[in-house]
Amino acid sequence: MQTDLTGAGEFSAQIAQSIRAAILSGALPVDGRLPSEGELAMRFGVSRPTIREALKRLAAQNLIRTQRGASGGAFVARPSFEDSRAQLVSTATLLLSLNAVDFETACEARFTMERGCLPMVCKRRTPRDLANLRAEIARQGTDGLSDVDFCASDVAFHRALVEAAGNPVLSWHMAGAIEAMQPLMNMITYSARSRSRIVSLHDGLVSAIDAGKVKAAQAQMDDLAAYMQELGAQIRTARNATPAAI
Amino acid sequence: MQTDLTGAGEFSAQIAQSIRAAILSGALPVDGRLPSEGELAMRFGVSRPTIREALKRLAAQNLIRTQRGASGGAFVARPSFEDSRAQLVSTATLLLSLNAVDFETACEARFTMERGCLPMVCKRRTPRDLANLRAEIARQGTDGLSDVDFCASDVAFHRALVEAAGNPVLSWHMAGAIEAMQPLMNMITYSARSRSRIVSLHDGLVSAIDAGKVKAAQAQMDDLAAYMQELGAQIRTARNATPAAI
DNA sequence: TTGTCTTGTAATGTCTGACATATCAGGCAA
DNA sequence: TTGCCTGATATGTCAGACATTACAAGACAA
Repeated sequence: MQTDLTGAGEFSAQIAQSIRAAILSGALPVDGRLPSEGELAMRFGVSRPTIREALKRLAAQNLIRTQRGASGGAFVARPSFEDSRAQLVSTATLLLSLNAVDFETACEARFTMERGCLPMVCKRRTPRDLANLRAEIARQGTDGLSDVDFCASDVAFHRALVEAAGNPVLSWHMAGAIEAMQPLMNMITYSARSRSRIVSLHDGLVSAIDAGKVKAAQAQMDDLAAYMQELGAQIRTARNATPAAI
Repeated sequence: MQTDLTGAGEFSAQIAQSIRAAILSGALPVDGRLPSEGELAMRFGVSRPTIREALKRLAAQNLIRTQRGASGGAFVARPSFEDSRAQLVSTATLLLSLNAVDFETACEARFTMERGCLPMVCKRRTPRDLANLRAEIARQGTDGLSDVDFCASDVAFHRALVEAAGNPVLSWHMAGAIEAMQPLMNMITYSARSRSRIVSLHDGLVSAIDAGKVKAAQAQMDDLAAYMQELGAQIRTARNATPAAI
């Protein structure tokens, strides 16, 4: 966190990068306090608004948090799993929705990853995990559930599934893959027949997991993936029918 | 992108969130130009510095890019796979390095995901993919390679591996899992014996993939995962020996 | 008519100085 | 001792100004 700023570009970006490097290198410890804005302005030889713009950049990445008051200031933030996950989901969602990634590709990636979790899930699932999964399945069978609510429950089911692997880092990565697809999944219209089909596949999946049968679980997952692809194809045909609605 | 701002918190955060929502909802199309800072200041009823802080927050997330000049301004940016991937890696790296995630957990998550890619890799790998993989293996056998370079080549190898699945979204997610571990892997000291063991496992893995034998590839991957865990245990013992170096 | 130069203009980038507000620490009085 | 008050210090916000950049349109010369 020195005052070089030899690189090109805007000051605020350079300063943000400089502070960021200091944090990552460990020069600024977690929960450590950065110098006040005024002092940073002096050190870097710029004005306070410029420093503030740099700090806002870091705040947007959850690298620092700020506190007002006498003993306030900017502090290096330890990213919580929750915040970090939200950021991951946001990044992934943006990529999928603004970058013309087709449903097919995203769906394939997600189910490939999820399928890979099954051996661990079958080995480690606790009774509580199984109860969570069955609770979501029960909700999915509720009458009068809107498509959005059904989709949300589907996301909750799959999150509970990977949670059963008992590895928080794995859950973190998988949450990105699963939740980022929610906007795409929300475009699907879930008829009563497709819902019952999905619930049935979920049920078979949980049964296989309960019994610890990896291959059976993977087969159910493959069926589910294939069926979701089938439903996804409806989006594509619908979209092709109205090419204006890109 | 209206002028409500009824929520609590700082204006710049609220405004950033407001514009962000407008982008995600599609109200502001990709490559579309936002109003000028002055106009936004008027619309939101705040000053220009406040607007600028909000825009810097969005710029930090690669949501907008700015251009100076007469026809300049802030434009909605389509996040490229590259930028987006860098952001993912950054988030994941931060989580692993600042959140006291142990090597064991991160390693398990990464190899679980990578193992799940193997069926697709075995099905789709092109001759070019195999050549890329073998090129990295060759580099790993080079004499006089530093530990950091060896580790970098290992990362390149695994990235090439998931690339062979032919799914860019999958590659994106996997890159996050693989590259984020680089700092942790850099703490390992790779002896000549461990290098040759790793190279041998990589070689067996590529051979199995070349032959399209999924189970053999998975077995090699499992062996590799177990061996990396073994090497990782060295870190833990070394760290326990010097508990001050948290 | 064409090509180049100049000028104008609108936008971001930055600075200065000030005020508003929140929070803590310490002093002071009941 | 307890509670309130006040000052200090930090961030949050505002207002106005200047610097810098890049494009666009017009002027001028070949």
